[in-house]
Amino acid sequence: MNEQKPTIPELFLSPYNPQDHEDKIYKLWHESGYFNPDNLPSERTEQFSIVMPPPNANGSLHAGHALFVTVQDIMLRFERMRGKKAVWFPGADHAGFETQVVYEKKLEKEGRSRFQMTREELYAEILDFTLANKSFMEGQIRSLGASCDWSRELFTLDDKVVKIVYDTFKQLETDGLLYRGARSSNWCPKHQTSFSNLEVEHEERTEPFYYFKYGPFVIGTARPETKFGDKYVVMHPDDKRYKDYEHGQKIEVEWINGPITATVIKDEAGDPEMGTGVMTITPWHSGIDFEIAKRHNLDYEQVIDWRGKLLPIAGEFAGMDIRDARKKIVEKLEAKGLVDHIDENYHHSVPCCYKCGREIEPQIKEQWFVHMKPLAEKALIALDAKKFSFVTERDERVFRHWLTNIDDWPIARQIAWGIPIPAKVCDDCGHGMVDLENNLTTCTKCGGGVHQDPDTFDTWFSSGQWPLCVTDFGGESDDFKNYYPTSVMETGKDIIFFWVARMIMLGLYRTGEVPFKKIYLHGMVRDKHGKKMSKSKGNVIAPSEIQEKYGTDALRMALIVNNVPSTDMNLDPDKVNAYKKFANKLWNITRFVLDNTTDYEPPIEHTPEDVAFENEFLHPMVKEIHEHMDKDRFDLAAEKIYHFVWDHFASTVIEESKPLLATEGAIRASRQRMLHHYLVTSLKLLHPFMPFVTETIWQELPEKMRDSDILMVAPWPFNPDV
RNA sequence: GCGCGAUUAGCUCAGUGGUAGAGCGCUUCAUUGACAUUGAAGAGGCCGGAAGUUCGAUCCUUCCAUCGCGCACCA
Repeated sequence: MNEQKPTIPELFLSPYNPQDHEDKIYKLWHESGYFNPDNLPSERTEQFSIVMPPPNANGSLHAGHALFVTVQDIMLRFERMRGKKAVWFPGADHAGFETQVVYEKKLEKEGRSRFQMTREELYAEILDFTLANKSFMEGQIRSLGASCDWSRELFTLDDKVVKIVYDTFKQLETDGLLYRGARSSNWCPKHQTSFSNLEVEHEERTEPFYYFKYGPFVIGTARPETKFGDKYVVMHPDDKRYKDYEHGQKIEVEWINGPITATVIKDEAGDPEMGTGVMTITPWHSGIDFEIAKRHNLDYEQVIDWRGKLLPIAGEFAGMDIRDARKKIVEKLEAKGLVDHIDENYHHSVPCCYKCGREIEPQIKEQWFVHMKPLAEKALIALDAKKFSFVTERDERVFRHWLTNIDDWPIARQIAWGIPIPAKVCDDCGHGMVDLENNLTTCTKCGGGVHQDPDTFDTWFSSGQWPLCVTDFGGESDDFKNYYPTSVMETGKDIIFFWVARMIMLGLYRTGEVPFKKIYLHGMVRDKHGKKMSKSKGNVIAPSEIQEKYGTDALRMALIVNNVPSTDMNLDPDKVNAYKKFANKLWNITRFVLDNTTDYEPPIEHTPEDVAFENEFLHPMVKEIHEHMDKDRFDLAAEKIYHFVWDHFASTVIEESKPLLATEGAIRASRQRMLHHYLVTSLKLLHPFMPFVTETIWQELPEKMRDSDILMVAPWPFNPDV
């Protein structure tokens, strides 16, 4: 018969298979209640809080999501193990314009269009779509191991959010920081909405530049299709070539559709170096022209409609799409002998919609703006006073530059999917009035009738107040008191202006405090050759597929090692595979340790040799790893741990232990204790990075080895204060 | 136009004022051994170019080249 000898858990006899354990382990964590800081031991007093950037609930998670979940989860798990009262606030974003675009594409595939629906119908459909995606997406976040507190989850359309956003809107009006005015706005003829400057991309193009005869002048333009209404000719007051012309002088000009009377305007915006130094202006379709027109109180008229078609002012060209019109107009001018010459190699940048690439058409539009200068100045003062800081100083410079040159922010979007703007607009004078109670019936300025503003907020206006919302600012819980300002804001550097800057300014505005103390920005995840992932290139790496093939821990390690803060990184499946092997290595280390310590009974004294060994190698390595963690260099910490486990623990400690374990007595027992110590230390150090495999192993360890039932809340193996 | 970053092994990228590192790939060998999701050994780099600071530079300074990115209402 077989001898009855203690044995190791059977699961270590086969390789580590992530699929068998991940769901169960997440459930264990979740049911432990420790995601919620209220359930952590009450002696924990120091707080650590992070607001999760709420993912857009309009699709599945991409590699960038996996990266931020990983980085933030590492921070949370590290701080939680260090003994802090750690909380991570999860959420989901309705993502106004982004989601509406996704939904419109879906409609298009079904042969439908948003323009055939009422706003209410569209809103209701997108809401269903978004909520379905939201729960799908939350499942994916869980699968990545996110140790966030789901009991505190918030959606950007929840009442709590809307209330805070509306209060801010009202307060901005009260403080004179909000205005409604006619200004040049970035209009996308396809999406039928205006944008802030941030949503406009500038595309470098080489196009013809046309010189037309305009009375006695030659004017240059890249956009002949806008020129129908041009009746002002502008030049610099000091341009000697035109000293014989006086400001206000009328001249007769034969133009596209016949003779017109033009007026000479002397304005410093006229650049003598540019072209002939003379230009005509189209205030309705050019921001700079609009400024000139305002300075001189000039007339202006819309030439291109909201869909990008020419209006009746264009005469025979009326109704023509501007993309077709340019060539035809030049042909006509040519026929009339009004083309002076054409420069075919004009290099310039053209504003385009960041989403569809269609040329942005500047249009004069009445809308809401937030006066940003005062808000930006306060943010800069807070930065100077070190109320918050960037992990990478390069981002701080970029941030400063943008805030210093900030424009007013158009916060309205002409789309259905979003938080409605609680305001009335006067039918007569166009005056805008914030109306939270929804009871204004007459204009507060002229007494005229009013109508509801049909627009919705720029999604960044509400998400700019997100830290206030998740911490329940003005609410009944203690979260705001306990967790605001939060410890760290971790997000992509691509939204430093869209989101980070706005959160700082609006958080500071509402509460007097910047919503986070530290800003850690990560770069973009690219494919293994450094190319941007895109559906059209077919190089998109879906986290869920990688997780299935290599395990979540392996994906997390691959996303972290060599990933320098604020720098783009490449994701190579081969690299993920390397960390899959690593998880298995750890698995087999455990098998070896358990196999060789079944008879080990602590407590036992280390031999002097083993004490010396740990002092020489183990302790300095742990310290070094800790210091990388403490400085937010998780990339370096992860790599160190990898080598600690593989090269030091496995290749050195275990190999050298083999002969010692073959002996009897104190030497063997001391080595057994050392193996336990190394294994426990490795699991703890590695847990923030590879939470699933480490917790799976932890749960199988004999009680005598563990100082906590759950590794997630086990004490971190290094304390700098001791 | 203004600003920023990069240039290190075949590929993708870390890193350091003092004989150069990782992953993958490659070569050779080993293997009833905790682990073939393995082990051992190895090949492979004037650390973009030029000048400077220094006892010493891949690292600091300046210039140049190439690539990439951000910001920007120039007709």
